[in-house]
Amino acid sequence: MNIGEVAARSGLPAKTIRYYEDIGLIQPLRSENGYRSFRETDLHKLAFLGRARALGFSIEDCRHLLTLYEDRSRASSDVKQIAKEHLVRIDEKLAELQEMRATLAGLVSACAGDDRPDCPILADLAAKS
Amino acid sequence: MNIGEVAARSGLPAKTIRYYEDIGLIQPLRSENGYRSFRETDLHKLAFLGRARALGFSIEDCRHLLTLYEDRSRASSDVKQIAKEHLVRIDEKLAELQEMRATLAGLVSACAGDDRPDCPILADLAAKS
DNA sequence: CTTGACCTTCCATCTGCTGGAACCCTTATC
DNA sequence: GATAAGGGTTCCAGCAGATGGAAGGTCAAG
Repeated sequence: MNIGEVAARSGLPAKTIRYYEDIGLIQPLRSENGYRSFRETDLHKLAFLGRARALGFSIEDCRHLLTLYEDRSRASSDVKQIAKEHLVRIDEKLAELQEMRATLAGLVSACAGDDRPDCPILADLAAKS
Repeated sequence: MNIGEVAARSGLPAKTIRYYEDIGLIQPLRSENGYRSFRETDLHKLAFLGRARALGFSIEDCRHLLTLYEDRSRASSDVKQIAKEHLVRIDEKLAELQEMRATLAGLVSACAGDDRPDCPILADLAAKS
């Protein structure tokens, strides 16, 4: 399989796939002509990576998860640990965003949004007590 | 005022303040010895930037907001427009994170997390139908 | 006069790609 | 046999938004 087909089947851009090879997440073979030659297992790994990334796992988490994925004797607790830590990070990020949202929504609704210069949004940014 | 004092009073790291000068957000004066010499207005701007960044505004948004802040004849609608667009981006990010969270929480709770290899998390990543 | 706390610049690094240039390979068509 | 389209390759630069560190200048205290 050439990179174009793998890109289509995995849903990842070819650029991203080359990048994943660069950083050692996958090791496709090479054809005589120098083209990358992907096996089904490479495709599976890429699909795995795509889904893990869509869940927000970092590249390093993905590397670790892939290792565990390939290790038939791994303990599920190892995987669960990574996932739980990631969940904590997501929750922190959510809390942060929710607070931003609340503050910003308050300011937006307090602002007349007309052609006068008075603006509670700027006032707040300028001098939060 | 030297950078150390400004850093302490604005809550921004000195590195960040230098960076903000680099990208043209502030223009502190210079003392004879080459040290940056900050006026009160520079400090105000930095505090403004710190709060805008804490609300998640991009640097370019901040640049724009600072311009409006300094323009005594701006229309509040201009400010409100930027804030509303940012609110939309926050909401999109929130929705994305909430979906990640839901999926991940489901997988985590489905995983025994013991020393056996069976793991619904890896199974899901490997072969989402 | 030296020590230590400041300050300076510049360059590298981080995350996770993405864009583009310049070039090679393959196949089909004229 | 030339050529053009549509693959593929490498390498280098750049995005946001800082942050870390090296190498060195400045200043006040002891």
